[in-house]
Amino acid sequence: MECGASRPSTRQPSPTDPGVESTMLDLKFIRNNLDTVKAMLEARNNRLGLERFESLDRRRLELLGQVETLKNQRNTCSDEIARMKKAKTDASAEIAAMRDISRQIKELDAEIAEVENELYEIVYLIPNLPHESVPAGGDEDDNQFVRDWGEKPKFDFTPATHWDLGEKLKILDFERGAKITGARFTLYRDLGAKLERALINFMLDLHTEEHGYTEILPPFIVNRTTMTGTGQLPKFEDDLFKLEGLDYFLIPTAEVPVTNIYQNEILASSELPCCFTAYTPCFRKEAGSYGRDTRGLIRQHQFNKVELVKFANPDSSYEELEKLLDNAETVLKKLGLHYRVVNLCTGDLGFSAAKTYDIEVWLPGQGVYREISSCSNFEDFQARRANIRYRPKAGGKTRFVHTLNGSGLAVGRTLVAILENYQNADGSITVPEVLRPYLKGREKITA
RNA sequence: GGAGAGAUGGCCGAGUCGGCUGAAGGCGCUCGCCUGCUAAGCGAGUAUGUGGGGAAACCUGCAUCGAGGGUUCGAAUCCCUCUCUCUCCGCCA
Repeated sequence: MECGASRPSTRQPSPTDPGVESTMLDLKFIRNNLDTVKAMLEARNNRLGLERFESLDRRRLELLGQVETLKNQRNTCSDEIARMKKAKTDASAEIAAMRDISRQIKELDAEIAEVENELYEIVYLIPNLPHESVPAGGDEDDNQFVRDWGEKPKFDFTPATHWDLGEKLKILDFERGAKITGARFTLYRDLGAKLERALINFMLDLHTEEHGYTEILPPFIVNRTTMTGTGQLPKFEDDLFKLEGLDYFLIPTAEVPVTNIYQNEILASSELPCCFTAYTPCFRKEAGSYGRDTRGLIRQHQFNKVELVKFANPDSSYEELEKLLDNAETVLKKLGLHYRVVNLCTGDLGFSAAKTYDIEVWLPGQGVYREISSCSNFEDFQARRANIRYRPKAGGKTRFVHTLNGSGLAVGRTLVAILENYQNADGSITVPEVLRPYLKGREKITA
């Protein structure tokens, strides 16, 4: 399924610039819907106040009006001077008057730049507006159950955790991972490494061959503009690994480089929806999660993920979200893993998302459902920041695309689910059938 | 790392000694005409953002020729810095 877009222009935004100045975030919308935005912030438990926004916004419009009048004078007068010069008339009086106008313009422009900088600092911290189908709620307890699939497996013994299984089978080595780097880093060994690799290939093959996605292998390090485009920056810099001495970051998810593929581009409407899948490692500081999920593979600073990303027509983006969710669920179905789907409530919704479904897989060793995929529609939130547009019809006005993405799936957590769900009484693991071709036909992992 | 060349609208590509160039020309696209269909041909239209007027068609202010700064009454055009792309040399998986 070709998702070839118009050739990217050679023009590149500088990594040091905010990158979005050209396309303003929707000041007008915020201005005209202040109450809605305020209510939304409250529903999201976001304490950002908008008083400063209001005064800055007013000030900006005021200054803009002044400076545009002056610039209009400058332009007309400049033409006049040109004409006079051509006619060999003396223009020194006009030139002298222009000198003063130019000085005023310069001062006003500087003040506007100051106001805009502060204004955008605020605007970039405003999260997306939740879709109407998102349930109201304070935290994850208010998430809405959507459906489940399969059943919890029955064991005639007490199922072990994946960290016990993995260590006994010598396929996961937590101690040496910690020795090499530190906490939350794990060494995979032998069939552990092979199983992880098999899962990556299985998922990529499924999405490219059966679901119509185009495979991408993106850079794992991105610049600030890219991180800002998808919404990780400026608010969540503390969660990211930043490269020393450079304004580059390790990606926390493939969503970041893949969504930014079309940063500052205009797509043809015939190219939509445009679907990409990418395997990447993901790097997260997990700041603020001290003491949580310290055992096992669940919460790592580095983990593997196969991501699904879509660029969609705004009119059909919610249908695309359902399809994307179904594509992610298919991975679990084929692996025979019981899961449930929840619709995140307003309080649990991520910063950039308008709507998110989480898929939670059953982990019998721990007796809990754990998030293994998160599928979101960002509507035009990221598209505005990254300036990704499309042309509805040739010649028509450009519009922002809708961007979507979801894990398809988190690979480490999938491996966890396989260990815990496919364990046998003797501590061995039965390999799910769909993975056997990827493991040279092997049916069992034994010590 | 060293040397050089370049960056203009959806794409390609002109912009002379700074002044009706927001930008020639071509391609593509849209609409209309023509043809039995297709192709070709003819005519018209076709950058983006933001503000104002209008029911709308449309009219109109400002900004934008990689980014930022400077010179100037006036900058796509001159100067500086940065980013990216390309070529050559070196190094390297």
